[in-house]
Amino acid sequence: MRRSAEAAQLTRDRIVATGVTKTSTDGLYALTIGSLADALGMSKAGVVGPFGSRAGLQFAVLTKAADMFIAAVVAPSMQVESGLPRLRVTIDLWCGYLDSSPFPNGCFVTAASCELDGRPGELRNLLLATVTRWRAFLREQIVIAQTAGDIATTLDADDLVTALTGIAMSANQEIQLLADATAPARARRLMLAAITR
Amino acid sequence: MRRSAEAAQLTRDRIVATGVTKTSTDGLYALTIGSLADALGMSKAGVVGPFGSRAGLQFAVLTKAADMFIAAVVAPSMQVESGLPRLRVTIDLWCGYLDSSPFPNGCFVTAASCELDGRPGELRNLLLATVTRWRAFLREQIVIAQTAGDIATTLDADDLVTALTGIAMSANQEIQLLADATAPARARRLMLAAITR
DNA sequence: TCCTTTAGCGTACGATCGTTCACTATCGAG
DNA sequence: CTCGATAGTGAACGATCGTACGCTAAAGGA
Repeated sequence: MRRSAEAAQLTRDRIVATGVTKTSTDGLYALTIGSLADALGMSKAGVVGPFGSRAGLQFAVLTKAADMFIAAVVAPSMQVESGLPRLRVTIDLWCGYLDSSPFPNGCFVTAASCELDGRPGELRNLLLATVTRWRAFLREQIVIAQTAGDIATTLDADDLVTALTGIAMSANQEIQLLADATAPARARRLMLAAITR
Repeated sequence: MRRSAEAAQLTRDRIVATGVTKTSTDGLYALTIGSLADALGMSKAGVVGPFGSRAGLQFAVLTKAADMFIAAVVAPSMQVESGLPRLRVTIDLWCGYLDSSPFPNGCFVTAASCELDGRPGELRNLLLATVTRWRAFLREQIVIAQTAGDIATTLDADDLVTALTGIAMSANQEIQLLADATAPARARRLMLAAITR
């Protein structure tokens, strides 16, 4: 049973990975079982089986995308000390993620936020938790840096979180829609300027 | 012929208005002829007829939404002189639009940007033109204000455009996804701070 | 080696998708 | 009043949607 269970897990991962790629360009609600089955060379039943339903598949895809964001931007920053050093590393990783993300069509979380913000349900709840944790992480590093005297306490932490996430969102639009190659560097410069003011 | 043509125009407007509302929550690609027909109490053929096809309907909806954004945020600002005065009025209108927009689910343009940025076609072209004109308008007012000595020339105009649009996008997420009622006021304060630095 | 479990396939279901077409009813022009 | 134009209806089409069910084949435990 173990060997086959491992194989099933690999299949599951393959389905989710392809689903994340398709969702990145078309959105979570355009993720259809049939097109995913075609892309994978599998039957529809084989694709949806491990997840029970299309909703389960969407949930797995969003979970995976959130994990990928954390793995790309947050996790590596944990190797440097908290506060300003970690914040600076995070900004570098963040802008690198915006420039050439693991998703073909820009920031998955931002796209999901626009797609899901008006559609109550488990998908929205999962996204809300992800965004809330991400913003809390940023805020925490800012406050630690302020306590250490590395960021001016005249700046409001919530204001900085809004400014930083905003710069990222605007840069994402400049990269994905406006095809502005200078956007990632500008975003990095603006983010660093925002916290060193 | 005139009377009936007017009636046809009213029907067209009614279809587009309902389509804009539905699209605001579900997205352009979830705008379905059947559901729109149900919402309007019309037949599917009657809904899609005036637009030739679903693609034509989507185009009309996006056009209308862009017009509504311009009418809400840009047009009224034309009554004050260009440069800093017009920019300040625009910021007020912009934050008011984010707070209680004519769309039920937040900034239509931002949502469309995320939905369309990876899908080449006429819809994307229309959106790209809209966003480009909007950013050019902001930049123009900034440059005029700088020429008049009302905004420091040490600030880069493109940087300011990125910062302002970013604040708006972040505030949009805070309002729509995070249900943060303080977001509009913070956005206004941050925008004004950005240009008076 | 046999037996149970299960990963994944193939098929079928009803519903809905976008589009087309014949038709009706209404309205303005003559 | 009559007639041509047209806004909108209703039915039908092939395709695709998500889901369910029976099946096959392979794999692990006995």
